[in-house]
Amino acid sequence: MSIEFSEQEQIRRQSLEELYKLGINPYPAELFEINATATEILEDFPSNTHMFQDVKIAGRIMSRRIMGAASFIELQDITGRIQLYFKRDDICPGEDKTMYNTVFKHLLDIGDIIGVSGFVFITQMGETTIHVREFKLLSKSLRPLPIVKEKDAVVYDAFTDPEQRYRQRYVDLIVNPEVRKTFVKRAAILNSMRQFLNGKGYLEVETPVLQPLYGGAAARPFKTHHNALNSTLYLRIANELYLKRLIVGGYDGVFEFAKDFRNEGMDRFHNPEFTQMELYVAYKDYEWMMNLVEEMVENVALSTNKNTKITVGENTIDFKRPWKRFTMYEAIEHYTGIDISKMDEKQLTETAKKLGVNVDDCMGKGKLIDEIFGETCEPKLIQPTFITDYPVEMSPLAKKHRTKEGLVERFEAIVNGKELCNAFSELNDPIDQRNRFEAQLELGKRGDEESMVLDEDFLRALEFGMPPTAGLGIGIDRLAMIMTNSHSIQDVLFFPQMKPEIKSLASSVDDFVAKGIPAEYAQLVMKSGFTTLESLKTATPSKLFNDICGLRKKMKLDIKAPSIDDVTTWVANAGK
RNA sequence: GACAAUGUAGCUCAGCUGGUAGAGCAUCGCCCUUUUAAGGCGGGGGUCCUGGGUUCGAAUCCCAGCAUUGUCACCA
Repeated sequence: MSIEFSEQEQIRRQSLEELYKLGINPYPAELFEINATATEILEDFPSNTHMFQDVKIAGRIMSRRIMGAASFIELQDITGRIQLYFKRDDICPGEDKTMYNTVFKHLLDIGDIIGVSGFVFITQMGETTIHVREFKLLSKSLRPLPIVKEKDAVVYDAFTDPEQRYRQRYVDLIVNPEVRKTFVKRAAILNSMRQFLNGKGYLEVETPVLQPLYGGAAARPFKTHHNALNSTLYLRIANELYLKRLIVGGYDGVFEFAKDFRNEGMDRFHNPEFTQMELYVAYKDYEWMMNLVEEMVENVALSTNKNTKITVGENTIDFKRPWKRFTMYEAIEHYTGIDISKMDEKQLTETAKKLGVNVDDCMGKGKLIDEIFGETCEPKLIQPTFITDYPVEMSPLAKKHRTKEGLVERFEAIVNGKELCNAFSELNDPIDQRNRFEAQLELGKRGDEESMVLDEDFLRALEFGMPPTAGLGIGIDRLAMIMTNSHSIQDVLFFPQMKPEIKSLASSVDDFVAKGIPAEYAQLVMKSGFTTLESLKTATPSKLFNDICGLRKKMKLDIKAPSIDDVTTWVANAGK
């Protein structure tokens, strides 16, 4: 048995061998048909004890209580946990007690997946339990699970370390049932929105993730390369410009649940890849879109939580329509008492400084207003609130306001102090759009890494004529965070981005072998503390020899002890 | 990117002003036929994140690095 395994892993691998010797396949190929689930039984049996007298159920062993010839285990399936009762003489009616004494008691472990058949009864302790007649190993688990216990709703030894939870989400999902629920809810959010939009007759579409030009948002992209085309491609930061091309093409409503990628900082609200739902509807404007967002999100709350009121951290957020509406200037005036609507750039800079907002010289008027808003208003907007009418400088894809100079027809919904969605009356004037792109190019030349690039094909599409269109982008991860009361985006993504794990040990065994040390001894050398050739050079051969022999004995390895001369040679060769 | 905290057994964590590591659960052996965060007795298990330094001696003190978490900055 190799030494790279912990004691518990070694024991499980030995169990695996013994199972094979007994003629039991620990990974059988054939299906195991079930006819009940844990929750069904727990809910229905007590009121009708004639049911479930021939149940088949499958799941993972989560705990064991063995008392000689009788045992209880807890089995976990997708619906929950149910207790199983194993009695030796029922499992093994004949003389041969191997299936109970050896297989069940010694070769099965917590974490193994089994299928059982039996009948349901209630123990003296009052717990609904399956009395097992037969069991079958469906998959042997070779790693020990974290053991989480619970009594009276108090959880003991909870598996909470975020790093392990995110890196080994499968373990998190096994031992933390509420995590599974979070992702079920996330799926319900998507379903609810999809149903809502399909119900309105809009078309769900798919557009390229790999794009020769990135556009539709202000963000830095991931860059990649296509070999056959020998050209640079970018992972999309948004799909806006593609969906609008489809509106030009004649669809009157298109939407896409889109994975977008932004090469920027990470924190509890930002993951490099995230999901947005973008929707474009022809012949509509942003006023109309506000009503749709309200209706859709209220709908999501109702279908995922059966209530428009959602508890998020310390707040209770009510998604019941209608939501509060402020123009950006009104919001700033409301929270600071200052009317900035008539101010020029200089006055805005002074106001920003007075309000303690960070400013720098390259900020234009739009950026200043946005900063003031972000600093003084956004965190205070807990209940769903629409903020409308943004400065034109910040919104190169939005249509100029029908009456207000210098503004665009744009809104964001702010919930719990954070942006939830962003929408506008889409700019469909190709001449204006070209000018706005060119203004962005200027920003780019001045060093703004997030400025948009000019998309000539998109302009060509607009030149054919796009109907007046309302567009929306709504952050699915943020919505999921709110609906599931999650503190961090990592809690609503199965596999949040992490730095790669570093594993040095396994990769360097070969280096030792290359220097003439047999593989089985190379592991012992490393276990003795010499994990690199560099360090082995400095080893004292007699000490290393002793350590290796000691380890060999300790690990009960079935290999011959090396000679002191062998070890001396290894140390000498390590330096060559 | 800045600051702070954390990194010890499979898991959750102790480990004081430096003296080469402990607990509970898990695991292994024995006992136990309705138990329940089962119980009793006994055993094993550790590169104290990594690399340097100080010291007679480092899990502990210092420096550097890595990873995670939190706050801020950047960013939707």
